[in-house]
Amino acid sequence: MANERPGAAGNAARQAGDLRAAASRVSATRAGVIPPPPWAPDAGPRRTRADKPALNRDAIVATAIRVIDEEGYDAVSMRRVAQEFGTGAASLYAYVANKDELMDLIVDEIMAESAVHVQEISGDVVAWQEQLKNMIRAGYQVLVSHRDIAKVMLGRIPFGPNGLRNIENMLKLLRAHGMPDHVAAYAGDLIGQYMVGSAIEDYMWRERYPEATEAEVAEAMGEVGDYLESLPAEQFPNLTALARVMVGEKGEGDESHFDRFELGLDILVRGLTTFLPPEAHERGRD
Amino acid sequence: MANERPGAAGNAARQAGDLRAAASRVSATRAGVIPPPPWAPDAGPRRTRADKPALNRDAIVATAIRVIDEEGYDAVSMRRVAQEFGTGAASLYAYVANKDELMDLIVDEIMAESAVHVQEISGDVVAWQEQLKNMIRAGYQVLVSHRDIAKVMLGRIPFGPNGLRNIENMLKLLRAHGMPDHVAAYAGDLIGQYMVGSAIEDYMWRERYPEATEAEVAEAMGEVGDYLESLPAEQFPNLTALARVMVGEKGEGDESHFDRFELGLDILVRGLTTFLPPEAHERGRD
DNA sequence: TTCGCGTCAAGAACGGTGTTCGTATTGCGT
DNA sequence: ACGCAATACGAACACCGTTCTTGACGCGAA
Repeated sequence: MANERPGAAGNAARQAGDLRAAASRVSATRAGVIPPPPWAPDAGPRRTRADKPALNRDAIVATAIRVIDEEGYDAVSMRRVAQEFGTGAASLYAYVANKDELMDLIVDEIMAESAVHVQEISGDVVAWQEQLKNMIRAGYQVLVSHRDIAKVMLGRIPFGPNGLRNIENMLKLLRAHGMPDHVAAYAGDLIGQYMVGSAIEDYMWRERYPEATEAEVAEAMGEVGDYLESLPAEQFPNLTALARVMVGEKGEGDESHFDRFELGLDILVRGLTTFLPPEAHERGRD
Repeated sequence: MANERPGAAGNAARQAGDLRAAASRVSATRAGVIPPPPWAPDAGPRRTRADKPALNRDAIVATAIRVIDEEGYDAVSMRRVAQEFGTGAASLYAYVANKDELMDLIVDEIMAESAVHVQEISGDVVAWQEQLKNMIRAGYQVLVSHRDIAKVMLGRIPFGPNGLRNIENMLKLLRAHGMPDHVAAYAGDLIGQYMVGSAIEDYMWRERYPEATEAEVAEAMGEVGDYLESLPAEQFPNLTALARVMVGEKGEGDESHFDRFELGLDILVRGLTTFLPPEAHERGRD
């Protein structure tokens, strides 16, 4: 009765952008060498005994992600996930301390999926910028490929094993051209905030019409633009003037919400670049 | 039985930063001239008949905000708000379509509270940057003064009357030095994302120890720093090297989480500045 | 082989949530 | 003073996360 569609996992994930293809699928949730964090003190009653139950941590996490892919974040409940196994919610609590821990596990699985192998870092600042952008793009693509899974990451620092690896890679790249320590340390947070925020905002437009084509999403944004344009111009001169631009209609192209992400990315990376020491800029000029 | 602590409203709000004092309290939720948006089509069954019930829209919104101030976002439920009036949840639905609309109203009330009167814009780019920063600081201060009220704003564009005024002011300031339209139009979103994200992150550290002094919050962050520092250095060379910096310990000062906000603000504003036309920079040099 | 024990599955229940329905009560115009 | 319409709201519905407690099961010891 349970598990009616067997091989549908990772379906939505496959239709992500090309950048995802470049993301190496680093050994999800395998990193026994990293010690567990000291907070959340007693580490919970998780039973590592794995005889051969159909239920286990990884399967539960994978199923939860599949539910998000198919029905969205709000549909994920302990009951809904358990139902996918043909059982009740109580059975999950043998493998997962509570829903919050399940969310942490989901985050780390997503971090595994969006891991990017950071190759040799070139000396050119422009190439460095592009490499940084590609890393952020990859994470963003993974998020939007899993519907509104970004909501899971809200207010959650990805300190799982895979998250730590991603942070390490990000720091390595950021520090490559002499970025000051305090800037590099905070930039990771800022970038994460931007990825999650953008993914959620993207989904917001998309959910207005639940099964919308790209054109219908654009129509929804256009409707908002109409409203903004209709506001009293003497009270809102700038808002009415920029109404069409605000909803992403740039005049020619129409896949606007992606451009929005790219623009924010550019603002962010340019801002970060201003913190590089002057030598870095000159070195790229040789 | 209900309403046990009578005059505790606006308590947390009063201990906000100095910037809040400069924020003018623009006539909350009064803007009949702005037409209602065309989406959310039927506009709901709100009864405008206001004979003299103790219950009304504004009172419900104010009470909901007070509950957030006192017990946090998670405590806000229709029942909890109604209980503050000594009645049941059903009574609220005469004035508010549903919880989502209540949240929209809360957002607009917050937008009223964080409205900044944008004075004459000076010609100096540096002054322009500072003015922009002050505007963002004001909004941020309002958010953190209301506990985790930022969670209400997640995935919610502030298109209420007060929100629109704030956006208009922000656009006016952004465009003052010739910022390209598409950058100005998107910058508002980006800035809002940053304010909300930062406020939530700030509260995340604060809630680890619910009634924490500033020093105890720093201790919690230090604990995380200890963990990051203890990771295997050969696997995480950058993460271990920057562990102490990542949790905000810069070496001298200790009110670090505020510096984190300021740093992100600087990155953002510097990035935006790079989009100004070259004349703007030269003009400031006279 | 049979008994007993320990482990895991899971039904039922507890206290919470947003929302709706239908009834009770109120205030006002006539 | 009466009747009516508009408001107030208790009760109920279908969910939620979590816990308690019972049931089923496999397996080693007697």
